[in-house]
Amino acid sequence: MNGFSISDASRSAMAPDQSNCTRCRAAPFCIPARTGQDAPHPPVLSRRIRVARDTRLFQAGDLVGERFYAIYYGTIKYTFTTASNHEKIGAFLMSGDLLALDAIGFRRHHGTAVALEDSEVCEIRYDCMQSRPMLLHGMISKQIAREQITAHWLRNSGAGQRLAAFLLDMSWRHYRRGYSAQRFRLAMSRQDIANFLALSPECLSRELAQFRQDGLLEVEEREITLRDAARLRQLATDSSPAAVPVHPQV
Amino acid sequence: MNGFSISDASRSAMAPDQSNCTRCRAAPFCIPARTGQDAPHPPVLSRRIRVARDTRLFQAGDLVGERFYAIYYGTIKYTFTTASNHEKIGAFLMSGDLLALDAIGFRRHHGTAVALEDSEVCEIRYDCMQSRPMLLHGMISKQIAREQITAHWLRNSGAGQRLAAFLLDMSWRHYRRGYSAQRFRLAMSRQDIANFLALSPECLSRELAQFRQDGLLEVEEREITLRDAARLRQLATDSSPAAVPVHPQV
DNA sequence: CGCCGCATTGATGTGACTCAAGGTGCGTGG
DNA sequence: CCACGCACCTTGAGTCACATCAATGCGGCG
Repeated sequence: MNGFSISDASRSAMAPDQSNCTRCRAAPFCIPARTGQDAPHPPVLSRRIRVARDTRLFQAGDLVGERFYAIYYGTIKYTFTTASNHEKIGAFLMSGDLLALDAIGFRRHHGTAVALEDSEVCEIRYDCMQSRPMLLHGMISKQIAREQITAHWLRNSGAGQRLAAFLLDMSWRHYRRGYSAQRFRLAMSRQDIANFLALSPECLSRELAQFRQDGLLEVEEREITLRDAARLRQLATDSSPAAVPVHPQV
Repeated sequence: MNGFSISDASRSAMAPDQSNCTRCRAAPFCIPARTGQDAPHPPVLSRRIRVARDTRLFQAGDLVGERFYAIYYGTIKYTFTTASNHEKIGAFLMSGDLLALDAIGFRRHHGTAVALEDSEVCEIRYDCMQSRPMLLHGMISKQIAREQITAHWLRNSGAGQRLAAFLLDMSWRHYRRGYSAQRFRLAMSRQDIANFLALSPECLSRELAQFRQDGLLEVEEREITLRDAARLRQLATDSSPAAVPVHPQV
């Protein structure tokens, strides 16, 4: 379908230089590490896996094997293929985000995970988590809430609303990870954003131009600089039947 | 906002006539009961709660209290209130469906649960589930997958597509519970459906009329009779960037 | 260079929302 | 019993937003 096909990750495992997350430099923004910070033993990660840009970590139909993943660094795109053979993007995952929690109860994966840039993910053995049920349940429950919130604002009526919400979401997620909330680089293409927001790429481009023209932000390629986050938030919130990313938690 | 306000459930607890689900008549279609059917001990339910029509089981902000619910019978509407004070429907829950799993990791509920008809829910104490982690994790993971699938087809582009997908979903869920897949009664109003599908009530009405005119189904009030499910499925699947409820599981 | 993928911009059509006006069934009270 | 009010649903006409089609500019790469 595309000019070049996406290959599978080489799955080169790195030596797990730490058996827990206490010394992990990603811990401050990693959900498993954070959730477990009150617990005596942070979760055990079995290994870290390199996933080069445009390679798959797993794809729909792969056997699950009792493990899930936390993004160490990079960006992962989680996609589903529809009955009419179209790719639909379910989520963009950044460092600390959890991947494949939805597969725990199943033998095979539902979706495909592709790296948008060179990335690394921590593989977490599900059975290692059994001994810390509260930790796992907290993570998993937050994941459900997260899905709901996203699904929520993704149903915002207007194109501008959805885009504004998306940008605020990205801003927040960068901020949470210690980066600037004003200026950040999008790891994904316009097409991917359009796909995720259920817009045509043209419409996305126009809305972005509109925002720029209104002094809400500046755009250089994939580099975004927010100029008026307050008004952006109002845009996302306002109008009639709208929702906005709340981010009360995690 | 409405002519009359929704009151809280009286929370009249029924005597838990069974301490497990083996003798529950809802077990065949109940997720906890089904998921645990291979386990030696089905999950313990602490009590069953009557929720009269138009009363709340809980609302956003309520303290959670380490429990979640499985619908015993009836229909529950799970809603969120947006920043602009509009109600958005997150899900319609039927017998066997799980409610408030998303709240386990939090102190307070995010959404509000209202009964659309006289209903009963089984209250499940979270700590009772700790001893059967596989069971709980299976349920909870399936819940995530469910959210994803729903969010998926809810982003279908066309009004007709979303409506078709919704009707097929309802049909399937009735079928799974031992009722007719062809003929079923919708527990929710047109407004609620429109809200859930992110459509105007007028548009919903028109699409429904169109379907009827095309011989896809018959409509009498809230009674739906599917006449051509195959074509309905094609409608939901076809077109460009569309998804359709798959229902491979549970 | 010339190709290709990506992003933007313009012109045009259409699908869904909005506003507004009838029905229809139901409960209430005369 | 009927009149009435009140949700709820439907139908119609007009408008706007987004998709579609098409053309152009830009950058990387063979």
